[in-house]
Amino acid sequence: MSELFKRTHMCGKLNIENVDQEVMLNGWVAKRRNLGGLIFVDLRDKTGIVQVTFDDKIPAEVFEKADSLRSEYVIGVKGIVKERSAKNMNIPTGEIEVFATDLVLYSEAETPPIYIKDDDNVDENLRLKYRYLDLRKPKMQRNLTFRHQIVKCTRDYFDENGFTEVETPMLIKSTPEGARDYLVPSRVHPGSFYALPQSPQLFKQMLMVSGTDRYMQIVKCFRDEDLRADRQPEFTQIDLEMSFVDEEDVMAMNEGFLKKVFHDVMGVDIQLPLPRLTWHEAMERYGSDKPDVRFGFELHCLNHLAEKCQFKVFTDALAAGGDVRGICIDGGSDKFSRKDIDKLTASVKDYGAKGMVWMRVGEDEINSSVNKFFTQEELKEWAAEFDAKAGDLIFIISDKKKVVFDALGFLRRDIAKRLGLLDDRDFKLLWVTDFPLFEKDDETGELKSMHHPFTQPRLDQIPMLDTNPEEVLAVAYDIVLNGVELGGGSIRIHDKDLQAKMFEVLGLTKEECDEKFGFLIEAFKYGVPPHGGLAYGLDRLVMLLAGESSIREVMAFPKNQQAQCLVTSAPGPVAEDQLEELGISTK
RNA sequence: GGCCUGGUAGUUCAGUUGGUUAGAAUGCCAGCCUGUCACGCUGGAGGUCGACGGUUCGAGCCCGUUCCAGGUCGCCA
Repeated sequence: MSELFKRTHMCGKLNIENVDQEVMLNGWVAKRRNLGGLIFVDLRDKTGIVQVTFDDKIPAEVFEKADSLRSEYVIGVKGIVKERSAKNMNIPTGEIEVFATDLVLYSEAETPPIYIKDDDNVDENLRLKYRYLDLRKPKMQRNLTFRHQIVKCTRDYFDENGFTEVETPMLIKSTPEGARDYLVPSRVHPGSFYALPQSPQLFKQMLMVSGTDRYMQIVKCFRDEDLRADRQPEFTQIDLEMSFVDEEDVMAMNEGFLKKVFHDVMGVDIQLPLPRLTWHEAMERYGSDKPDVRFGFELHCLNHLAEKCQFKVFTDALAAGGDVRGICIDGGSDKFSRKDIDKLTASVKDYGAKGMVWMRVGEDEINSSVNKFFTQEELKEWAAEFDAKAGDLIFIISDKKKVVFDALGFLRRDIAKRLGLLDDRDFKLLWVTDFPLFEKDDETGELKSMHHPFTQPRLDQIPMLDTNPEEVLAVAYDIVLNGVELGGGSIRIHDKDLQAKMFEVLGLTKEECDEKFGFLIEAFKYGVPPHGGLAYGLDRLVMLLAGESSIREVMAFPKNQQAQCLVTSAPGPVAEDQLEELGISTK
């Protein structure tokens, strides 16, 4: 074991103020430049890099030790800070260097399988397997620190506003609504299982019954679904719930939170109140319930023109209850070749669109994929609908409403991306409100909750639960940032009769309700305040503010697309006797 | 489960019409080098071309199957 050089300073914090001080530094060898009689070592810790210099004025054995240093060796250095003769203004510590007087080697290192530098572009799987090395990269350390700052800012804000952070259990009852649960077998009760929480929803509502009044928690949640760049099987929510509030109270509280986060960690002042769109308006204008409003290309409904045309594709779509809608790309005509358009057409097929009509607006005439079905006069009438001018490019899709919205919603964002219109330093927050209470299951045709069955319907629409439940709107709101759903919430039902009505509309029998949510219904018998709340995806928030395109970049040990932890090889097999003890052995 | 893209040196990649011993950069090793900071110079080691099968005189390249990875659709109350 080697002597410990007690650290006096962090590497990245040294500057011209420290000149002539004796310092002790600890860290990793980021780079070694051996010039023969002079050795430079870039020493790295989480704060940054400082140059350590070894020359022939130090004892020979120290110099020899410095000569043997290799990348990622962990060392301690004693030395004197000196102003550099040749300064490097590209790094924060570039005005000074540390002339070493002594050196201790704590541990050697094999050549790392990945580079420890920000722009490495290495295979994702290797990064995840050697995550502890990947995390040495300055950017990753910066992201972890940044995440910490957001978390601290969050706790500070809600603390200042009278919230209490309460931990809710991780081993809970499985209530298989929505996402798949991760199950944990019970040893004490063979054949019975806990579930890991998809969210603390029911517990935070019970905390409102408890009189906790304002609850928040930074909490891990688990969903056993396929992964995406912004979806991991375990992720973190900023979860909150408030008593004696309506939706305006919840939204105002959260606008204050967002303003503080943007101010404190980004130095950005956001204007309040935040813009709002109803769900219906968001779909009509952007084809998405989480619209990216950093750019235009809004959707236009063309049903009134399609009605009077003879083009069978359009008239069939209308006859089947569908829509004809389009978007217009300003000046897009010369930015997309015929080949590009073919690619775009292929990409909307992922969303169920069978095809796509395009129109290039010229000075005198319009060239389109449907020229032989329309006269120039008709085409100009269509273009006028978009206020299109020469050089614009129009795309039109006709299909079921969902397909049209999904495809055009994707297309407008994809085109904006291709045109370089998405500035990740431009933050456009907005609320989407008035979500439908229910949606229809495509396969079964049954109604199911869009949010969850405790979401309050708009009070003036309660009678419609019996007559046309599909049209009932919920007192629910999502907070959206640049096309990403940052969070969502609602005012909850606190009336047990209304709750019973909801279950009835959803087709749940009393037995099913008791089995799944009996404990909550029971709790509500004993005095429940009006309440509502919201939950943010913390990982997504940090991702967007950090300018990253995947939440893996702001999580220490994420899973790969197959939901595996490549560092520890989880999930893995377990011993047969473990299975027997848990009562789930198949032998 | 579907679709797209990819898999060649430790790493990132190139590899022409199927044709000699599969290349580059970087990293690594050795030697030289006192002001480098992407140090430089010289030399060297390093390959089951994801796997299996097929076509062929001959396959990194063509065909088939399969595995793996990323993205995406479905899915995510």
